Amino acid sequence: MRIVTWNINSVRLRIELVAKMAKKLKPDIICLQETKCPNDSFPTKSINKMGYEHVAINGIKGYHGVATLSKIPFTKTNIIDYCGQKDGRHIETILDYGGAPLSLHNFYVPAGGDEPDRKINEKFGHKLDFLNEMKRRLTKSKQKTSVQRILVGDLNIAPYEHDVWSHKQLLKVVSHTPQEVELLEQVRKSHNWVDVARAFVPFEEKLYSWWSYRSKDWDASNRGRRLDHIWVTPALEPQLKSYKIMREARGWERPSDHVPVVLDLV
DNA sequence: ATGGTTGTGGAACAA
Repeated sequence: MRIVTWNINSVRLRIELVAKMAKKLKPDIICLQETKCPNDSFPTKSINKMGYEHVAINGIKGYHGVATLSKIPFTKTNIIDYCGQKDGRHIETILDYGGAPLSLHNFYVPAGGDEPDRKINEKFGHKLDFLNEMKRRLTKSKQKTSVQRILVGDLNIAPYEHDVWSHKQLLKVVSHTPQEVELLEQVRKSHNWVDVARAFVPFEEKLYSWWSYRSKDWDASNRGRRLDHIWVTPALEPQLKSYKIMREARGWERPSDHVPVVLDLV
């Protein structure tokens, strides 16, 4: 089974890029973030034509928004509002995998603004609150150990030294500050989640899934960050087959600033 | 330290 996560930065503007990726990678499930599309305007028909009959969406007008597209039917869909805000940052779908339920969480964590200090930047406070709520909720569901779980999405944090182009220069830049990194690690450890990227690629190796629009030549300067993640619970570790970041998609016409991240399970 | 770009929606805000 192949799962792709991708911050598409407007699903309507880039529906052709979704089709292009789907044609090349043929994933069974696609998790999108930043769809920037209200539910009643979601391009469900186009998605169906690509072979994804099952569509779960949590969108709002203008900003944020997540969607999970699947060839495999969902047995259940859950939407949780974090920080008491209906801002389209989470959707959980449950499906059958290997004769047992598989819970798939699709997240879009707040970016957190520019200043890494909640006293002067409430967006950063929101990001920290969101992560704390993730930790609380994911820990709460820990009892049901029989359920296989995958968590994907744009978590807007690059946790490790080689998840950014310059650890030293980004220590005070939101997405790589010690406070966020520590909190994300707490979230990950709360459920013994396995960071799939680092299960396949050594920690010393640079790994990015996002390159800013603001650089002259993203490819040459290569100042990226690994903001997009795939985590699995230990129950799924034996099923891990391969992991890949589709870097080429950053060079497509009118690209998203994020690229697809791919997991293959046996 | 600053400025650099893109999206939505038609100004200002989010990233």
